Amino acid sequence: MKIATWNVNSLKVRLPHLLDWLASEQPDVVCLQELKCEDKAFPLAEIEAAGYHAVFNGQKTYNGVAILSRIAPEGVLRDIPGFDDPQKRIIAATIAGVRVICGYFPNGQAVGSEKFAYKLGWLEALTAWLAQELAQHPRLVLAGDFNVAPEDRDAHPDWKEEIHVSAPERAAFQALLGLGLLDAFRRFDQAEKSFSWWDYRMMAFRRNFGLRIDHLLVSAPLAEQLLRCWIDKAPRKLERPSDHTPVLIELGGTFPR
DNA sequence: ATGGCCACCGAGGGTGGA
Repeated sequence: MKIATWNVNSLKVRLPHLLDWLASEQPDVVCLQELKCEDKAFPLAEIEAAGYHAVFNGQKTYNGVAILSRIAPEGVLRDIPGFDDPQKRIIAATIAGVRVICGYFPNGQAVGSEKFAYKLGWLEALTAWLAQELAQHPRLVLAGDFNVAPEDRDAHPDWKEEIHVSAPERAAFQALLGLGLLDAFRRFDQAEKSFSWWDYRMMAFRRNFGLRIDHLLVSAPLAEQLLRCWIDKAPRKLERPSDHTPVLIELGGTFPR
């Protein structure tokens, strides 16, 4: 079973890339972020024609998340329960017995800003809710654009901004791990300077001036089934790409349909 | 040295992203 996460930075613009990628990579589950489209504009017909179910939580201009799956999703939940927030950043669904939580974490803009405070508050609410989700669903994956580079090796050495690498953000990431989740990427040997996002400016992709901020965190029972975790840089090389590229895991074993 | 892109909305540039 292959599960992917990809911040597409506008589903409308990236739909051709997405459809090509689904056909070539054949993932079973795909978590998408930054749809930047309302639910009524979601390209459901095209996604279904590609062989996928889709559930989504969209918003005009900003944010928006979706889960695509070959097997029909169950137990769909939108937004963090009890957290009053107009921004559409969370969707969850159970697919073949795996609880999949797709998140587009706040950017935070700058350490100390109002948006930074929102980011930390959002992370706190997410963590509290996730503890409940884990209690109900031992087989769980939290996938998405975390907007946090958890360790120094997850940011290019020349990254000078504090945002995405600050101590409070990294502490919040550790709190998620503290729930019993594992960073799938670090369960395997990986190349140095492995990143999932590169700025559109400064020829950042060519220089590999990036950050690893897109993650799949898995619960312990799922970690035992992990076969691999990798970053697929191919979509980032296309014309008019998203600034993020997909990250995937493959789980071994059989899954109920 | 500085800032360099892209998508959005909407009809100008401003906002946001990371």
